[in-house]
Amino acid sequence: MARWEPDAPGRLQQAALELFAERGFEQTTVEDIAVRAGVTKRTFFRHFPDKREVLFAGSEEFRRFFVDALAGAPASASPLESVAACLDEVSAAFHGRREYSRIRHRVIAANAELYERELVKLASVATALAEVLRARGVDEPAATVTAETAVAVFRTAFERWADADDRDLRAVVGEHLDVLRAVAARG
Amino acid sequence: MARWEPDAPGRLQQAALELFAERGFEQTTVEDIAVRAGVTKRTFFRHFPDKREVLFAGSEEFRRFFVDALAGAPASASPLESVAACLDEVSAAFHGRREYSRIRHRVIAANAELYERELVKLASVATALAEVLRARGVDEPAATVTAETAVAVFRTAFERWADADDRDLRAVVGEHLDVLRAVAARG
DNA sequence: CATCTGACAACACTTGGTGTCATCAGGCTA
DNA sequence: TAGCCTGATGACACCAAGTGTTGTCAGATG
Repeated sequence: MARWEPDAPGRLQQAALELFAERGFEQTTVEDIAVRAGVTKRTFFRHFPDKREVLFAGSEEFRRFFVDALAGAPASASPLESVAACLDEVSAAFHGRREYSRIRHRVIAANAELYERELVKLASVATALAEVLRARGVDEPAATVTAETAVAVFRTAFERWADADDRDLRAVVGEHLDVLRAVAARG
Repeated sequence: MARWEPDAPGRLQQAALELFAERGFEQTTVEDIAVRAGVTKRTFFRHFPDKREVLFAGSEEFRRFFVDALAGAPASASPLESVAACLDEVSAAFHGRREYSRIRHRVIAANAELYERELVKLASVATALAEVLRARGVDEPAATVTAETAVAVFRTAFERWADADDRDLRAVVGEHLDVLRAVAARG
């Protein structure tokens, strides 16, 4: 017989998302999360470096997903075409996760500290994408500008989608990319 | 005779920037900052809501500066032209502050928590700019996409300028805007 | 069977952040 | 002059986030 219930990190993530959604981030102590998951506060910090990070455990894979999608774009594509393909592939992956994404985004949007962390995670995605673009032969500052713009478009589209827009995320991202092209063409 | 030395907030900001630059953000306690400024820890938190905010006291005026600059752009300008004019005006204001800007940026870039706060402040600038664009008749999602892109360009240029580029900030921002136009035109 | 390992509890500690009350210089009013 | 009010501060107690350290034991390893 196992000495402890398996998957403590998973139980902590589940408990944290529930509690944050129920009473809010600040009204939830790490002790509360730990108790609901059946462990101690100390064990929480063995699995997550801080209270916020429990909501961002998948961000490493998330970044890698972006990177792989961009790296897989056709070599003949222009910088914007390649990041557009990347965003399209990433967006498609959110197809079945609509409800979870919205709950999570609502929790994050409701708390400034969580929103800070979200922005940092997306900034690290942009940094990684810029690196891929450079490896694909794009010079600076075009690589960084393109990557940052792409992430800004994705974030803008994602927030609209999570907040109100009932279309598929792919459609919203595609529309926002078209808007970017139109805005740039007129200025 | 005054009971206390005047301008406690200013002394705290000065002390904090010095200490963060000397030993780093995490190696500096609020107590350290307060002692150097000649007050108590409690007084620090009377002037700043948290330890990080002592480096972001001017961000309200910063945002207003952006907003006023955008609001003052010619009504005939396209969205991108108007934010370009806004960024140019803001960039010009950094002319004499090069050394201070670089020290402050180095401190912020060296610590993840401070960088988080910086991103949130810039995100609030983007939100404010989008509102101005909507007031100028730009529809969604073009207003948000344009504002977020503008801030992304500014941040990218600012970081390059603070890190290495010896030109004037205006020149770097202008170059990055041109790069954005070129990238968008090819994709 | 003996040992090692990894995940956890228990506990003490530092630091960020808050609530509360006392203090007192300078301004205001009588 | 005397008395009162105000605002910025110190002093102190407190909670919660996060860390270092030690002990424990189920299961794997030999």
